[in-house]
Amino acid sequence: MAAHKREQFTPAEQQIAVIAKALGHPARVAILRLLAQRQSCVCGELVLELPISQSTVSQHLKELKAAGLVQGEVDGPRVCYCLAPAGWATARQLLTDFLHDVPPVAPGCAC
Amino acid sequence: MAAHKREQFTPAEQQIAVIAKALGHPARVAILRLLAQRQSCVCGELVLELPISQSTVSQHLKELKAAGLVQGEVDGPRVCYCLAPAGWATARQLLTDFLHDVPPVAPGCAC
DNA sequence: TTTGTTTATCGTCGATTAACGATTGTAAAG
DNA sequence: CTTTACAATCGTTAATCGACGATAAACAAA
Repeated sequence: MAAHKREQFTPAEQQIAVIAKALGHPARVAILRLLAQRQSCVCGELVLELPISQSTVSQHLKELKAAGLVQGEVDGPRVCYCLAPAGWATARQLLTDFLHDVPPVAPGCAC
Repeated sequence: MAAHKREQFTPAEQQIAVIAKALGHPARVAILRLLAQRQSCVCGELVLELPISQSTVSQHLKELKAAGLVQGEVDGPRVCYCLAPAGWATARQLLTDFLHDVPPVAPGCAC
């Protein structure tokens, strides 16, 4: 028992949660920034820029790919990663909408 | 060993990761939306709106509070929660900046 | 075909998360 | 001073995460 209850929330809530979870580790935030800076990146280059091992980088890339934020193309023995245009656009939109739904609060709340 | 290496990333990356992690569960996304809709909310009301138990809601609120996104004020036997003005503003800014740093990509990437 | 380079996957381990019911704590009301 | 609400914490369980080294897989080059 005590299984997860994610299914019982709205699709939007779930999607945002999936995206946010993908951003929920500094390494993945860093990877996305690197990919944006360079437009694309071979996995090995990322490993050089990050303070974690090759296998761990690969894991994080896998998670980002699973969330649809990143895609990889095989290029000979290496793999070239870049932001997934559609997935990242969707993610941006969902986050933007959420920030719109939950606007800044005037100091001093109602309670 | 094999401890977490979060410390080895930049402060900005870590902060974004903390915020994103707090948003990384649909229940917490839902809670923030509810708080924004109603400006404030007693814990019990949230429990009624959400498909999870009281103790679980309390746990999620604790995490949101730990991330600085929410604050609770004791009001008699109940507790009134609302968005934490400063913390939520900071979070919004960090996310906005990040979205600015990682802009949408034109379809068809470099690789 | 063998070698070297690069990336993915496997297996493992400890830590953390998500969930619940049960219990405790706190404060108003009687 | 009890009782009654309400919320937080405790204790537990299963699942997931984060990390690593080791191994496998893919492919270019020799």
